[in-house]
Amino acid sequence: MTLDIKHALFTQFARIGKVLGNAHRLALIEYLAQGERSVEALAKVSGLSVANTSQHLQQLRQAGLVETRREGQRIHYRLSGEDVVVLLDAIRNVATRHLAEIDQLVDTYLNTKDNMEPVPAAELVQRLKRGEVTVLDVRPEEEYTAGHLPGAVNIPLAELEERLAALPPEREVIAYCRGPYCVLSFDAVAELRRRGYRARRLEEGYPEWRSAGLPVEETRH
Amino acid sequence: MTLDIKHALFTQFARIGKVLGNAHRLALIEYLAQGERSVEALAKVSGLSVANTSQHLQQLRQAGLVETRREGQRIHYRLSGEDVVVLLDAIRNVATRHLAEIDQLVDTYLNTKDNMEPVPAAELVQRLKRGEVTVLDVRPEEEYTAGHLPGAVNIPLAELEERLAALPPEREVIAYCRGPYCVLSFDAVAELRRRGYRARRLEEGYPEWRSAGLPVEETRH
DNA sequence: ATATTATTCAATTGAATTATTGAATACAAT
DNA sequence: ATTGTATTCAATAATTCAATTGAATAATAT
Repeated sequence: MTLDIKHALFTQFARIGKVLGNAHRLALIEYLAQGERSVEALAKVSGLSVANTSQHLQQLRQAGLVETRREGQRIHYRLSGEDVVVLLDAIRNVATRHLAEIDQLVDTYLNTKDNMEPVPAAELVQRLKRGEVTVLDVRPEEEYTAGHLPGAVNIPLAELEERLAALPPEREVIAYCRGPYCVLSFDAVAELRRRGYRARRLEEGYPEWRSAGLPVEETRH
Repeated sequence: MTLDIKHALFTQFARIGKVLGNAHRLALIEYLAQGERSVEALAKVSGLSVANTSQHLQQLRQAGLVETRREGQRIHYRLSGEDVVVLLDAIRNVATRHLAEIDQLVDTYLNTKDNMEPVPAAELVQRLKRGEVTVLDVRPEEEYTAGHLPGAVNIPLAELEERLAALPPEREVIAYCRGPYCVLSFDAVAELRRRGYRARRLEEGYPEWRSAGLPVEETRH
């Protein structure tokens, strides 16, 4: 009796879970967390066909995770709210806390690529004091504005290529994003190295930095 | 190149999502949030066969969401960490914020059952001042200890039947749990009414109460 | 009007998931 | 040893999901 309603409720919740149960859709959400994107752009970065991308996006929309806006002949998708990012982070947290495979993955990744070991927060604090490094925040602008590491430069990943000039080429760059397994900073480091920069990832993300009680800056306006 | 690793990472994250994409498993997690339970007990409350329950639980275990402990001939399952509850809440939040169906569901539920309208926080504050009502916290003891409404009695749902004596029968009972759609308080109210109590749900859950700046108590020891 | 571009729809295929059933373990009690 | 109880495993059928293909919209440009 009351079980019916309860089951119906959980069935609705499960719609959210179901739609999160696919690597491509999670990747799409991650890209969308950087800002609004067209279907074509999303297809390109995710490596999926346009039709397939469109169908995944529609599932996300039916689950209420994304919304659309038409502009001329293209349709722009965006996350439907901040809480979607929170949800993705919650999954990331549980996954990294409980799935040993993830540590392995990151390990093999680090060992494959030439020394891409992340910089621990403590080390960064020291080097910041000596003014040795450029700190790069690759998260979307809104998140940067809400709070960031002291002195960090904000260049969202998508704009990195064109705004490279903002980074002095001789200084090592330490990139960070949302957490230890947020892929944005991986990509940023890869890109910077291609361009000849010395670049490494910060081991922790902004949330960890902040909750460790380390100094942060907030932009007011 | 870097896409392989990224995809592998998201595939791991998707394992979590996939396992959350089923109403029965979400219900199992909800029950487990109340504390350790045997397979048989979980099968009973969820209305599934034992074999089916067992298989769902094993999926949850493979995804790292639950852990087991053997005691004699029965195996007790428990959530593998607090972060699993956080994750479930994140899903609930997104779902209720974006899926209109859920409000409808709850509406029809409320209209079906004789006036089960929830009590808004503001109303409870007034009635608490006049000492009219018993406030009942049906969450697990640990969550109650971490913080609860002022003067609330804690009886986890599973113990409600046996500890009914703790509730004065003539006073109306206002039950609450984690959020507006946490099913624990629905069940509690249903049970109390069966026993002849006047009982209603608090519209908000503890997190909403707290973040509204209303007074809370924390148990220290 | 016609062609072009971006996106969506519909149908198909093969793979994965769910619930059910009955058999198999693993421990406990007699 | 034998029996009973709790849980898991294995096989099956029904359902659902993912990717592909080609056609259909919908706005824009010629």
